Amino acid sequence: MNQRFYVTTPIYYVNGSPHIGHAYTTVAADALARYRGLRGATTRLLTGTDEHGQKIEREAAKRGVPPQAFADEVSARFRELCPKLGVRPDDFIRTTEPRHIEGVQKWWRRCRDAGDLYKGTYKGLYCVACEGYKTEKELLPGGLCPVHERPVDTLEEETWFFRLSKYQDALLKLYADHPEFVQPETRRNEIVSFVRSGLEDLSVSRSNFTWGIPVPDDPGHVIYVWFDALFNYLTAVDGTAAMSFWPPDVQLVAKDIVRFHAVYWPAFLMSAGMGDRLPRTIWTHGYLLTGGRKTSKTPGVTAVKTRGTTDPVRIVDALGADALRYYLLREVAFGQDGEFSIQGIVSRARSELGETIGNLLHRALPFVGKYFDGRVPAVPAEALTEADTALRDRVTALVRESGEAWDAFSMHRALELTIDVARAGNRYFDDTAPWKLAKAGDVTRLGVVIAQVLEVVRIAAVMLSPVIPERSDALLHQLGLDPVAPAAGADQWPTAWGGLAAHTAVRPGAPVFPKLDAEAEARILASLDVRDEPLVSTETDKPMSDPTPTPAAATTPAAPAAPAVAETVAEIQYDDFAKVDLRAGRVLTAERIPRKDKLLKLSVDLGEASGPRQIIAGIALSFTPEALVGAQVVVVANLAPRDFGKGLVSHGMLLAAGPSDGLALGTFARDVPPGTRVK
RNA sequence: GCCGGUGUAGCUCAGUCGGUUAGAGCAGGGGAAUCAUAAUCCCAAGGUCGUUGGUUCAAUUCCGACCGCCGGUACCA
Repeated sequence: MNQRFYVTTPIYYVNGSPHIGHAYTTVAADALARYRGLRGATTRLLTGTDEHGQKIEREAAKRGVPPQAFADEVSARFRELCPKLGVRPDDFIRTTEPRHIEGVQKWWRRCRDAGDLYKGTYKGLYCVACEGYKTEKELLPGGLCPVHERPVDTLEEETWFFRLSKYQDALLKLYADHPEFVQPETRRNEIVSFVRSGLEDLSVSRSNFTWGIPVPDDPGHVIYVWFDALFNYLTAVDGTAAMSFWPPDVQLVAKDIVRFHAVYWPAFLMSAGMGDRLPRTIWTHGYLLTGGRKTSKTPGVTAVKTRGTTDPVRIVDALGADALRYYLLREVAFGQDGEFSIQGIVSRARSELGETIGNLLHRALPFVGKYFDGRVPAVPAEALTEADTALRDRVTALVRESGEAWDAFSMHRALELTIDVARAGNRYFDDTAPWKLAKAGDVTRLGVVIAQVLEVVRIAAVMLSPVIPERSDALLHQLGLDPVAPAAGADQWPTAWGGLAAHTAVRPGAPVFPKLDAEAEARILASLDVRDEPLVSTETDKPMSDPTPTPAAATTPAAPAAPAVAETVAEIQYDDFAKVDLRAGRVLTAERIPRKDKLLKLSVDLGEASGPRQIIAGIALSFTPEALVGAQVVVVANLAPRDFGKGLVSHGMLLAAGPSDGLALGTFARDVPPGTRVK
């Protein structure tokens, strides 16, 4: 096991609030650091904020504040999120700090001196309305900007280029020699195939805005974002004692920024003379998805279940950091996408932490008080029965496997095995039936059983400590033990049985994972925007749920989900429902409506002899017209026509769910002929 | 289009380097027990392992095709 462990999160772009995706990456990094610490490593966790770029410059201008002031404000929110989540970074770097600015310029010069930076002309297709470059593939047929549907200009700009093409072979060799460099494997495949397909040199400076690090010796240019941002991992430690941690053992990233980390970053480092000290692993995790369940195989659309807020601060305030941390790492396989829901947090905490682990402790403690004077009973080695040794063997094996899962970044698996430890304890408890031993007066045997169970709890608590540090210490406290205290060089992973010494005075107390009663749970869920929502019209602009994928810790957060509007819809009778004529339809044509950027004009086939209907739907923020043609939709067919002006009359309405910029269309699991009644 | 992945019980997934009864958790059902946060433990699901060809004594597990879904296909931070 490495004696030093350096883990990084991406630095977060300060153009929006922290959301659950940021929390996810940060928590994972913290848990990994704590795990390695428990195993005796000296650890270092780096996070921070990415603060340069045109977007920040503009956003600040919009608010009438200097970019630095704007960045200060948002950066502070990211910094505050850490303690809120129980995360303890060893350093928090900001790209606007002198140490970073000077560092980036130093590394820039290194690359320049290596001959890898040169001045050239960047040619691109520029949309004036977007104020940004487009790639050819993005463009609509006819070379139109996909956003504004207007022609783009070919623009040339003098910029510095990084000679990325030169590193193609070196990168391929890196991936071949060190398959662990990009993980999981599926990401490595993507990266390899991308690099294989050929690398072009990378434009790494800009001259059309100023909010960035000046290019050394060329004041007209600022260093472009990725060259600036990626080097944070190095500038944070370079020239300090912490440089002994270099290179990073693992750099966590979300899948949308793998390429920057797995291609550009090592190329930059190679160029800068750091090719022999590259990061060991770029680990990519997936997205947390929120929002409505996939409709069941039964045709028809019913209520959409909202999964609640995704604001980590609100969640922690309501449920505690440990419940959120546990859920994030337990629920989804690290590296894959997964569903995120508030109910999931509550349910995992209740059943696994409370009912399985917490309850195991609380069913054993009373015996200690009643029969052993509040002290852990002694267990003479010769008193062990087959059941006892079987328990020990089982738990010892689970501890080992769980450690292996941690080492492979499979935290979800590691936690599952941890719960299995407690399950084994519960089973042993039932099999040995200490309450019967007590009644029979077999105090000797009772002592053995209770001591074994308490030891199981102790082991589970230590195993959980990287993930739920606070609650883990609370468990240990009731066992009469001190909090987990990592020490360099000391492997404290509970591979050895017997850490709970005989005669230790236990400290029984309130449940460590108190159970919510139904009322409290309902109140908390409601406070976090969890509820069932009825059918929703696409003409309504009310945000209903948040079915948009939440980019987990991209350096650019998505706009925070608008809080769902609280509303209760009165119960109706079947007859009321039957008044609504829902029909399956198919979109034949779709087009934008000038000056109405939320509306699309659709013609929808409902199988009617009178031909397709015109429907005006407020879904343009979520769908391009092209994406809708051919789509199966659910239409409210007997809705009174509605006039949107200028002859735009809508004869019906589509069903969809979500905020106006992230709608999910109500549709069918398999094709249904147009006109089919939906009920 | 091209490249890659994926499709297993109601839900979320594991698994089979090809071989007697395909697994876990959750939800739902039955039972045991009563120490404990009405917690725990045990039992049951008769699931065409996406469809379809092929290889084989034998395929859900290998190969091909097809269908569905997801991702990648670079300068957006």
